[in-house]
Amino acid sequence: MKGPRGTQDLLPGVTEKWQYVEDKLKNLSMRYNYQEIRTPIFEHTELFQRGVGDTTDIVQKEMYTFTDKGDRSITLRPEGTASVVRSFVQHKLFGLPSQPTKLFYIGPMFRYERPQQGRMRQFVQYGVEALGSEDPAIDAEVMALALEAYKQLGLKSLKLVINSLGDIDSRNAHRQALIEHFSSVKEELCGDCQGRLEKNPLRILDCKKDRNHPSMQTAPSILEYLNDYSRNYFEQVKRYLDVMGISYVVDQNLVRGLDYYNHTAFEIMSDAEGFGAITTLSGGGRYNGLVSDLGGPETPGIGFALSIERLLMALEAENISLPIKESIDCYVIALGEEANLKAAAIVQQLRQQGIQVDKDYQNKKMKAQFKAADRLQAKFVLVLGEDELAKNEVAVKEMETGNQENIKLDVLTDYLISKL
RNA sequence: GCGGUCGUGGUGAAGUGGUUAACACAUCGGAUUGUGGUUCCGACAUACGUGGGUUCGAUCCCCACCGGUCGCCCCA
Repeated sequence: MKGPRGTQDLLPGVTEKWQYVEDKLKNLSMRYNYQEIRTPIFEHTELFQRGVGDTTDIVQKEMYTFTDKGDRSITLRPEGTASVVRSFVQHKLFGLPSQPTKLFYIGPMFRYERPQQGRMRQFVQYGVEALGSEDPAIDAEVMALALEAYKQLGLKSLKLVINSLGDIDSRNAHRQALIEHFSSVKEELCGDCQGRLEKNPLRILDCKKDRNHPSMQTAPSILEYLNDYSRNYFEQVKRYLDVMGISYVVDQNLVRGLDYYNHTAFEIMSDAEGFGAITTLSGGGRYNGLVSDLGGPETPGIGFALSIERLLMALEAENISLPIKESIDCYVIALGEEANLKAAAIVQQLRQQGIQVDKDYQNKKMKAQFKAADRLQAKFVLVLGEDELAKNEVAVKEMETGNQENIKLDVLTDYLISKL
């Protein structure tokens, strides 16, 4: 038996890394005052069709959709924002006194795709959403948080790429201009781009094959199509980033794959070697129309999401090891039946005092028990044989130094606590 | 969804159309009858992804499927 394609089991040895990273992310959220929200991992299919966009690849070909026993169309969530916004609307969080509403989430997402390293069918995203503010400062805050998520773990090869998609009208005007511009040379473009022309003309601009086609140089830029408000908003966002000491690159070709984005769009990429086709660590942007699209009041929003899998890949690419505790406080070695009984009692007592302790459960000989203790990197080994038993004490050996002394059982806990 | 490539014990990794499928690491035992990490010796292992086909005979050749991986599409 194997697990389904594109899924993975996280086993001891790596779950520790996940716990560490998740813990850091939760702490980071608190520092920026984002509170956790937990939404279901499945939703009505319609939510994603309306929220993410009916024409997007995610909705058209990547959703895990099924009909439940009540004949409802259900979809395993492919991303987090739609659910968070749905919940925001359903529970009328816009009515709470403290606005904007700043939320974070962490959990599995599902997309039916051809798996590759860094691209699972079930993967885990951490993301934040700030709803109810159209202040460029909060755009900058979200980007700052996104970068800090990586920096606090020691990552260095990071690049923040930003763009403005403008409002809906600017976007559509630009799109139309692109279609007209490239239509005249359609036959000269690669097959992919011919398909992109109607579907997503913006993507033509960063095609790897047609990069040197002369029409690229003269293609209309989104920035020319921004109206005054959009242009000014983008300028303000950049000013905030500057003031906060955050460096970035403007890429007019940056496109996001979900329909709900407008104005600010950004991605964080890794420069590290050996990252292959996957270079985007996280992405996000503003979605001012989404809340009202999903039945709420006109409410601006911005957010971003990162994948834990890719974050861990980036750590590996930069050779960063996380400070994970691998040792155990104490290991009890018992010799003989009587000693084993007593050992169980001692183990129980020490654990109740908060000391991390384990013992042998395979009837191993002393030498093998010592090896087990070594493997666990036990700081102290307690040896309990007939001699010790008779004297109501236990031999305590500090493994690093090899020093050993006999300790009376009634002061054992205090002794260990003072040493640990 | 498209194209390339790969799939041998717990792990890494040889190899062959034909009797017992190397080797290394790990594991276990012994040298050392109650004290670990080294060394030496020995032992163990549900191993040729699955299903068909070709063949007297397939781990090896062919096909399909499954899974990994790389690239494309797209994305986190």
